[in-house]
Amino acid sequence: MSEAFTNPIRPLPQDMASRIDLAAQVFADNGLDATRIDDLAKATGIPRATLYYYFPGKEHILAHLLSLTLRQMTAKLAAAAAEPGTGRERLARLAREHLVFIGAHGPTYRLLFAELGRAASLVDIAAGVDLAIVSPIRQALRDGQDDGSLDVADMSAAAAVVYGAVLVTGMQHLLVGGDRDQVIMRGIGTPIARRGRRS
Amino acid sequence: MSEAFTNPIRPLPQDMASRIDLAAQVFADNGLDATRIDDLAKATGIPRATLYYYFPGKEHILAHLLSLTLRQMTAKLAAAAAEPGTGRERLARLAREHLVFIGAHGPTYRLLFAELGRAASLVDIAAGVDLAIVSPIRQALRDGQDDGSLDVADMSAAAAVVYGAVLVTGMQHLLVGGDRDQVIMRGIGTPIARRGRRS
DNA sequence: ACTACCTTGGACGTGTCGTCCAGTCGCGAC
DNA sequence: GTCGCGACTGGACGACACGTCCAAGGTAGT
Repeated sequence: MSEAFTNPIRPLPQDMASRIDLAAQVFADNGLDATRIDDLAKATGIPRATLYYYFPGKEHILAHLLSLTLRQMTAKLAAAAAEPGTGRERLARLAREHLVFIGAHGPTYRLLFAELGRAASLVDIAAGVDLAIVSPIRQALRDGQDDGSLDVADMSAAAAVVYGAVLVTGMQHLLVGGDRDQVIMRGIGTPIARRGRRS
Repeated sequence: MSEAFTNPIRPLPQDMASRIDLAAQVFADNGLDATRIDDLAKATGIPRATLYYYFPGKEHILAHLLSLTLRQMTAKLAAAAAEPGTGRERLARLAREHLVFIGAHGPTYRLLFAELGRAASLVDIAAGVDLAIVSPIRQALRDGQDDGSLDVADMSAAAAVVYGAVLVTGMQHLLVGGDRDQVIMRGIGTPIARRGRRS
């Protein structure tokens, strides 16, 4: 993520930094466009002129919030990936951590993807997503291949598959609830050639 | 999809119906918000006033286009699902058809998800996606369970996983290209308990 | 006290939206 | 042929949000 864009124009004072978080809810409720700067000003208690003093525009406020979330996610998943175990076990942990994170940051996470299309044009959030999510997955797959716990032909393709599986599962959780992440690791096998070991 | 929203206010004459398709490219290039009504008017050759005569606003034009695409996809996937074979084979066919469709309708498909967040608030595109994509998958899984070609514990969860896997794989294809849909059906097994049969 | 930066209210110009309406056109009815 | 009606369209309009600008008031360091 290029700092020039994901961060405010000027160093954000502490009291602003904490209050700007309140904007997340507004964005989450309304989406990027339906959110007016005045709404953000009202929600955060930071006057409009001050917001413009620190940010070039509302997309940048959103980008700032998203990059914060992304940074948290990167840390969480990196930690999950760092723990010992086979590649397969680490992959499972990653999936679970990821789902937990989605559950914990529901609105922001949804926003991350709902608005990714446009926000990404200002910020390379896509790169951040790759760094935070896909690359740990890829690494776990690679390790699993090496230590024999997984059998992966094409790392990138497999990583995309895993990512998609977790992402959509997480999104579904956000909407309906329920807990069923076992499917991801358990797979859809033939009844005979089952290979247990879930989550 | 509730017809009241996904369709224009009035029956759209033939010549309009064909020309409105040209709006897809504009939307695809700029996204929903960056697209101005005047751009659409210019691109389609339909005057602004006439666009408003038929549609309440630009979101509805987009929704109209998306629902067309969705309808095509429903047909394609339904056809794929209708062909004979085990549940497992049908599932593979669905995945492949889906990827083919993504490849064929790249820009529109990307739009479908980029703008789904907002468009969905006006139109129940989410329901359309479910009808077109998830529900055939679910059915194939169910059939596979019944005929013994698959082993699925939770249909809905598994369907979400399959959907996510295909979706993200397709999106990746849109961005980088390449052909690697085998992963989806082949799975990420242990080297020993392989169960062949790909795509 | 002076200087430099932070902070804010409020006015402003700009662009797009969606509405409105009056006028034109094509066509079937009489 | 001309009347009536709905389709269609150009152009003007008011509303609203954006982002800019500035001047006044604070605050802090020297």
